[in-house]
Amino acid sequence: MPQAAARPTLEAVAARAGVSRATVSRVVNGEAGVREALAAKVRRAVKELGYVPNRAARSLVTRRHDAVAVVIAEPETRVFGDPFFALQLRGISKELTARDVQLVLLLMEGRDDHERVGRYLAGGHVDGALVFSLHLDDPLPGIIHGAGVPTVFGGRPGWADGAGSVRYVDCDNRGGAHQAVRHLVGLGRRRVAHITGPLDQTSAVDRLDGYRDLMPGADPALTADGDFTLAGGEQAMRRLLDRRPDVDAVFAANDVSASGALRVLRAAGRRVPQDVAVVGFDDMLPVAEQAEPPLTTVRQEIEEMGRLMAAMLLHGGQGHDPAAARVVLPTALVRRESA
Amino acid sequence: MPQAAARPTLEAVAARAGVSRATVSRVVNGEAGVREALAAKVRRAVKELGYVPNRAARSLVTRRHDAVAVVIAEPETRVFGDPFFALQLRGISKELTARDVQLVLLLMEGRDDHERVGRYLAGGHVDGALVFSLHLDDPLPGIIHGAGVPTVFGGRPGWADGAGSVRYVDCDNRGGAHQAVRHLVGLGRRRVAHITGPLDQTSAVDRLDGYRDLMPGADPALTADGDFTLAGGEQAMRRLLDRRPDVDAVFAANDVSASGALRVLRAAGRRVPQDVAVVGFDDMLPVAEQAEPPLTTVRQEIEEMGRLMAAMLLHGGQGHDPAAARVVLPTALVRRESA
DNA sequence: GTGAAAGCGCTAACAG
DNA sequence: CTGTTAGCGCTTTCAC
Repeated sequence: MPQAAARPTLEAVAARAGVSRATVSRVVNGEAGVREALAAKVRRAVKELGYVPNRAARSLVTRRHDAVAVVIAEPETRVFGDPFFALQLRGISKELTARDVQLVLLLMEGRDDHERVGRYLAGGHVDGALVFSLHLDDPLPGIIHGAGVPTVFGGRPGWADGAGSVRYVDCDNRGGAHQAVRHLVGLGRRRVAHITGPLDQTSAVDRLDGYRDLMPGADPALTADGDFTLAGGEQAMRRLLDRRPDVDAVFAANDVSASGALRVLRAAGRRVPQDVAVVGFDDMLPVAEQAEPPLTTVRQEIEEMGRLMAAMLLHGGQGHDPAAARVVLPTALVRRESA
Repeated sequence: MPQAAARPTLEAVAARAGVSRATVSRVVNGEAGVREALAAKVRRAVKELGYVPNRAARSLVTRRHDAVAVVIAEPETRVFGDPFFALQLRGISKELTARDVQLVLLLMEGRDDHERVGRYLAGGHVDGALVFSLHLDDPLPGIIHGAGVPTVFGGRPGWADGAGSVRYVDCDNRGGAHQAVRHLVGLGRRRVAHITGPLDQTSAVDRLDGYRDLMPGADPALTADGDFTLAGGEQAMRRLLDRRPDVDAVFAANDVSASGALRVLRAAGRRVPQDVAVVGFDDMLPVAEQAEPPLTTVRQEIEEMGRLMAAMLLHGGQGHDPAAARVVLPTALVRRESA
């Protein structure tokens, strides 16, 4: 691979400005306590020479990297199914950019990748890691913990139920489910079904719990397993229609599976919302707005969650066992036409 | 931000193995010419200490970073609309991972970001850049060129028509369009319409050109502008039906806009493919397979394109003006039910 | 073959 | 306030 061209060093700037390297360093790093006259000279020299600090040299001495890893488990259905991660990445990117921190993307596909990612994180190449909603049996958290890398999770990890020092950002999945079901019930619906997400993820479990909170005596046949995908939503809806043809409302665990449900309902000749009201979750615009009919859904601030994750990582505790911190963002019902 | 914990150095490994730092370095970097006995000792010490080389220190002397930037223009409609970039990222990630090179993700949103990204690339923090399909007036190529960073583009840049040293990976957009239109004509369709992509991108222009190649005398009213989005596809289809109610086939510039067309056709009571045959482009699985009916489309190997981009960057020429190289991958028609 | 020594470019005490 | 001085951990001649 090509080498970088020779570039001006601190030394060169110092020579040009007629000051010492230390002074240049101070100016470049915005430290106070340099006489304005000198600082101006330095800034001019920097500009004239097109000086850019060498990150490697800086890291070597500061032992920081101004880089964080974003770890995404690729098998994650959502990565290719809806823009969820793209949005979260945008939030993360904004925050990191604002602080001049690099985003190192680590995509995982299989078990071998866990080891590789673990090694990378343990290698001390980044200052921290942002890790997305793992499934319950994922070995990564253990590896990360062992590596001692400051980490913030996206979505509550399954093992974080008790106390502990886990940091994560999540939305109020359970409360959001309440909003959805309450809305449907408020519409006069009595046979409210639920299409779940993959139940090895806490977000799906929490939404299911929220549904059950408000429908305590509901027929179990009104709950059908989905997996956050369109196909999963379709299958679940078919099962639902099969088992309870009298269903008059559906709360789907995300917008994509709600879209699947809409399709099956349409094919079955049920009118939405007249015959069956449907509520989704996420407010994934390209999905919810383009659904037929447009989806009433529970909005979560995905981009904001990403931004918060990054902010928490950069701002938060130092060392191996940072103070625990959880942020749970509120959700909001967005009414469109499906319910 | 937290600092990395103290970690074993080359020096420590050398001491443990009873050799010099130079020898350890040679073993770690796989250089030949170290007696096997010593090498074994070193490897053991490395393992026992859990030694991982310090990239910053290495970069400082080698002037390489083992990192490449992936630049994605965020306003790019596709980023959130379909999994196009996610797929390409996966291909890139696979290749980079295999070579132990980091993926630094740079998301751009506005004009200010151009400057920031340009500065970053010019800063010599990465060994190269992978840049995605820019629009015609994008200032980034100029900035990149000025920065002298080895770069491979995803999708032919608009200004690369002539000769030059531009490197890019693309699919045969024009040939793919031929496949699509030829198929429709082969089905006996005579009033074949085209829904374009955004015409400030070469992929969209090339597909339009391909359409025109095979429909030289086509009524201009059979061509409607789209923008690769679902909404754009819907609007275009409505215009088409309005202007030419007798249309009997549609070639849409991508699967997402084809889905939009399908929706409008369905709403208009046209049967697909009996009344109107529809062909898309991309073979974006979650879109094409889930369309109603499933889309016949022109497949391009998106993930492979990503992999190739990375391979080309890592393998290719060195220095500011690497040998020009373009790779254009073939496309293939995938028949489903829409045509 | 292997080791000794010289930096890569920068920051961080410590003097002055 | 500013300059001097030591390294950070690694690769890379150059001797041995």
